[in-house]
Amino acid sequence: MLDDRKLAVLRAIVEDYVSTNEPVGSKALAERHNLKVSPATVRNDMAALEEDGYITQPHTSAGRVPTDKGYRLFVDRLSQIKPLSGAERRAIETFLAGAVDLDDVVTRTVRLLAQLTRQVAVVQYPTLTRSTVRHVELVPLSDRRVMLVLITNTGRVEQRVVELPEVIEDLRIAHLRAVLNACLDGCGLATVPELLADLPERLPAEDRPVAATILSVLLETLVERHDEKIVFAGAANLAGADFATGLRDVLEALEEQVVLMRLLGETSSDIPTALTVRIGSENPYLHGTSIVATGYGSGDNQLARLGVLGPTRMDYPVTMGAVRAVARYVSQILAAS
Amino acid sequence: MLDDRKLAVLRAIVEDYVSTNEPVGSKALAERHNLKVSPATVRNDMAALEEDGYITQPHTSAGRVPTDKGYRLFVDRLSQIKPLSGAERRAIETFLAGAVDLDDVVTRTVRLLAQLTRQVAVVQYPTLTRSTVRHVELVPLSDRRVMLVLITNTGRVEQRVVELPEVIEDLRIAHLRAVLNACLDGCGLATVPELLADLPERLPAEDRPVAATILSVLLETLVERHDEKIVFAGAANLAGADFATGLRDVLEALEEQVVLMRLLGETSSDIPTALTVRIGSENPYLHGTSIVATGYGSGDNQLARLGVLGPTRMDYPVTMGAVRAVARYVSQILAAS
DNA sequence: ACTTGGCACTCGGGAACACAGAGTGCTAGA
DNA sequence: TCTAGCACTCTGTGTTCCCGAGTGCCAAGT
Repeated sequence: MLDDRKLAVLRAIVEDYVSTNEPVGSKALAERHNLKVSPATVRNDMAALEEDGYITQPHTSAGRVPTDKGYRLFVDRLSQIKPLSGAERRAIETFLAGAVDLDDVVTRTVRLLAQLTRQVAVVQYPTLTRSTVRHVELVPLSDRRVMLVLITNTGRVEQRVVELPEVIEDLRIAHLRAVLNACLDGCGLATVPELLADLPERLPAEDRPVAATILSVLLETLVERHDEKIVFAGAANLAGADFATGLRDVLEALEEQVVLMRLLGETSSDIPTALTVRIGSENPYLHGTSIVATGYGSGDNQLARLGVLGPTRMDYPVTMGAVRAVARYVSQILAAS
Repeated sequence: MLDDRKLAVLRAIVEDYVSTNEPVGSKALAERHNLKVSPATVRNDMAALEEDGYITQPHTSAGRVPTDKGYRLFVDRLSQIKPLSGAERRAIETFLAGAVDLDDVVTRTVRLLAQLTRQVAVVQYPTLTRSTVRHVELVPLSDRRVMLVLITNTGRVEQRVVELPEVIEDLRIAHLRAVLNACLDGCGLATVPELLADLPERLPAEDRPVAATILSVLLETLVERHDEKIVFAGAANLAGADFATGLRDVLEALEEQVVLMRLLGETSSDIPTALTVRIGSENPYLHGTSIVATGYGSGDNQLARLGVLGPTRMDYPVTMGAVRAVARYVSQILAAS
């Protein structure tokens, strides 16, 4: 049904359309890519491709434009991910290596990705659930308040002020801290709730109310931050592009953490480091936009996702190359620290 | 030169133009605002106003549009800041009260302001320089690494991993921590450098290399974060508006911390809680946009600035009311915690 | 059975044009 | 000093026309 030449025609249409942003006609196509056949033949193939829903024409007597289905076939079978140039790779490496803390890593990553792809980049903060506890700290602030600080192996720090039910001297706080650390140090965050379940019983009765208060805040912190923070950059790159769904909707989605999270997608596939490409209407909310995303994190320890968002008419091979490369580098950086 | 009626005409022009986004003509103006005079008279006044540069016409035989100078006069002398409704105030209060930590306060504030004004809101994180040290914490991570955590009275937490020049046991770390806290607790951040100047000399010789390393990182943290973080929200509100300078430039400025900082402006005036309004070409970088900003923070303790950015054609009275109100509430919240 | 050249057809987009309407400036009179 | 009237100048819109790119189809060629 779809012989090699038809596929070549489809590929040529996608490439031309992406680079020119104009519907591509049979004549120009036969010339620019040396297909060795006449425009008429190309027309026949185009008719077949249109029949099958891979391309469409905006109106009669206009050239053809790929449909979502056409882009899908292109991405799946007709294109190869384009690796970055050496210069680009070195630039990434040095730029990311300069980061001083986790916040900085994420900020740099998202900017880098936006600049590299000239699209909007989106990066999810590393998820807590897969991290482990490196240290729990209790800092007395006044006689009825302590600050709870939770440090994870990814360098993330969570802090909360806890109002205590009773006045408590520093020594007892110190003791509680020691117990907590003995109990949790190095454990996965997901296991914290069960590890803490019987903790109050192992404490002297007088400490239990205070401990209960602190523990509840600690657990709350874990739960609340489960839905992780997401940041984006490169919104300026949207200025030129035209979206089916309107620029306003895209900008709104970008500021809505929940929507953005859905768009990035869960690590659905078995191989979380595989690139996910969602094209146009394949997207849950924002039809008319495409998303190229992947998980990042070191080896078996997947941390979170990152990717870019752009118009359906996007240079997929290049974008995929950039996303993959950045994900790898940031994984390295995080693993090293 | 500018009698009362001319001023009334200018006010009417600004109000009409802001609400309709169309050049306003003499006839419509004489009708809608009961000026008790004929269109012809209005025309004469308009001619005078145009002569003085307060208004302009896009082309012959079109209505008039305020110039930057016209808006300036309007803001300075012709308008009153419009207070928020009771419902809005209650909404603000409950929304801000729900914040759990400093990040949350800032995030909520910026979103709130964006929604209230239907413009882009910008909020600078509270500056460190004016805060005081609440606690310094040193957490051993491994035998040659400690995490330095700095907690300020505004609830801000800064952390850094420090690589030590030699292996050091926990006891000495604990001692150093005690010394640091004794030295710094409650002190203003600005005074930290001088307070620490002679600290190494007061320590046993063996501890000095380690102390020096830690101190240098601590000082670095203070300096680096002096230029504070800035966040924005409500970019979607830009979608409708048209900017003289192009949407792209505005979006780029929003993502550039430094530019944004300049736009918000330093607390230039003597009264930092006064509203600053910069109109169109009065802005340093982004001509064609207006900015309404103010300092926030409790009483004499100014923390940082917040404001909104929008097209020159903006409802200044309402915007100013919203900015002022939000600044007050967030100041309250921060003072309470 | 494909491929190719030819040909009629369709439709969008630009140029030329007319025209209604809004708004102005000016002048003369109240 | 204000007002009414009037001629003038624009923009924006709707109409028409036409060019050209691009198509679909058909018949002939390989």
